[in-house]
Amino acid sequence: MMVMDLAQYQLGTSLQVPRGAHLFRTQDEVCGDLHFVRSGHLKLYQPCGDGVNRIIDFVRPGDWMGIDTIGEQQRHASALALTDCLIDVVQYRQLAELMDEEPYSCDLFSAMLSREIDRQQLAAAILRSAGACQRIVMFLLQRAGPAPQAPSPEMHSPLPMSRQDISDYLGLTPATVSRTLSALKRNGWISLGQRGFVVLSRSALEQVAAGAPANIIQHAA
Amino acid sequence: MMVMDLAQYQLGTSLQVPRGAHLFRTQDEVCGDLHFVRSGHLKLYQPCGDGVNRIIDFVRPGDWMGIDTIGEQQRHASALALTDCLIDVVQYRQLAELMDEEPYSCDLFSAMLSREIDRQQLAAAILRSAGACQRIVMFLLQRAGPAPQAPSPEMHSPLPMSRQDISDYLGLTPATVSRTLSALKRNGWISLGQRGFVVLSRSALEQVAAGAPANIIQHAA
DNA sequence: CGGGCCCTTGATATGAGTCAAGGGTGGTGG
DNA sequence: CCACCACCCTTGACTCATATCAAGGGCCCG
Repeated sequence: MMVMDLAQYQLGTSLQVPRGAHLFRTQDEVCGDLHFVRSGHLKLYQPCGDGVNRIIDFVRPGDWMGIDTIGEQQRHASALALTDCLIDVVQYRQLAELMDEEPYSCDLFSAMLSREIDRQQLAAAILRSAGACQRIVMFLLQRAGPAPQAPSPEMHSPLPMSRQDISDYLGLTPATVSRTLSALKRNGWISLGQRGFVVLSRSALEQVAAGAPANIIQHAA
Repeated sequence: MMVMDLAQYQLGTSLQVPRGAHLFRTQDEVCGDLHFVRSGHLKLYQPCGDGVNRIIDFVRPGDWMGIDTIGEQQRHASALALTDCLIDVVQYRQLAELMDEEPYSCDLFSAMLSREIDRQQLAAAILRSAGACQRIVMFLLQRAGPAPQAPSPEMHSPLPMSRQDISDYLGLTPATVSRTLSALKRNGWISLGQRGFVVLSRSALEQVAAGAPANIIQHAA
C-alpha cells in the first residue's frame, strides 16, 4: 500500500501535553524538531508586547507544527495546548535521512510544505477581501469539515479556543465575533454552545461564504 | 565555497517575458516546473469572478515562484510581468534528482519553503492587526529593503504595480492608498513618483510601522 | 456557595469604503 | 512631432461597518 502521509513512517517519540501547557515557546532555541498532532487541539501565537497575542493558527489532529522554522535558530511562535494533546516529536534530521533513502518521501515532504504555503496564501486572501460575517462563516465551515453523506446529520464541531482567540485569528474584536455568532444562531443556521457548534443550514452558510450580501444579519430585536 | 542558494546550481533554462505578458495562468495544467526570477518584477494574482483580481504576491528578482503548487495538478494563480523579466525555468524533477544526489541541497530547499511559510504567516498577521497607514508603511519599508550604510543616501525604490494592485494586496481601496501616500509625502517622510519612491525619514516610517499612533496623518489642508 | 473571568449585548465613535468629479500621464495615430 | 484619448491617479463629501467603551449575565472553578 502507498504511504500517503509522512506520519505513517512511525518516526519520532510520543509526548503528552495537558490542557493549558506549552509545547514550546517563542524564546525556545532548539529547532531541530517537528511536531505531529495525534490528538488534541493547540494554538500557535506570538506574544507581541503588552498582553496582546497574535494568533498565528489553530492546530488540529493530523496537522504538523514547526515547519515554518526549519533551519532557523529560534521559534517564531509559542504553542499552547487548548485540550489535552498527544504529540509525536520528530527530529528534522530523521526526516532528512528518510528522504535520503527514499526519494518518494522527499516528494511527500515537499508537497506538504507546498500545501501549507497555499493554505497561508488562502488565509491571507480571505483577510484581504472578506468582511466580518464572511470571515466567521468561512471559519466555521472550515472547522466543521466537509459535508456529511446525505442521510447523516451534521456533527458537533469543537471550538476549544476562546472568543478572544477567534477574534485575534480573524482580525476582528471579541464583540464582533460574539455578535455575529449570535446572529447566525438567531437565523437558525447554527446551534451554539460555549465550546462547540453544529451546522444547521450548510447551504445558507455557504452562500454567505461565497459572498452573498450579509445584510441577512440583523441586530437583536 | 558554500552554495547558499539553489539558483546557483545552474539548473533550468532561461526565458524572457516582456512587460504585460503572462508567465503562466491559473488554468494552465502543467505544474512540474518552478520559476526563478533573474530580473524584473511580476505579480501573482487570482482572477476571481467578475473583473475583481485578488493579488497574492509581488515577485522580485531573486524570488521563486510556483512553490505553492508542488505536486498539484493546476496552478493556483496567474503570473503577469509588470516589467520585462528574465526567468529561469526549473523542472521540479531536476531539483528532486539534485536533492537525491546531494542531501545538503535538500536542506536548502526545505529551508526555502519553510521561510516562505513564515513570510506568508507574517503577511497574514499584518493583515489581521494593522490599520491602513501601518500596512502601507510596512509595505514601503519592505520594498525599500534594509537601511543603507551610514553615509549613503536612501535609494530610489521601484513601484512597478498600479495603485489598484497595491490596494488589493494590502486589503484596502485605491482611494485609501492614494490618500495615505499623499499624506506621507506631505509629512516629508517619502518622495513619490508614479512608479517609484524614496524614503526620506526611515525613523519616522519605522515608528509608524511599529504601531505609533498614526494620527500624525491629517487630511489635506 | 462565592468569585472571577469570559461572553453577550447596547450605545457611540471613527477609520476606511463608496461614489463621484477633476487632472495628470502615457500611449497611439495622424 | 504634436495632438488626442483613455486610463489611472488624486481628492472631496458622505456613508457604513466595525472598533471602542461600558454594563450586565452566566459559566466554571475553587
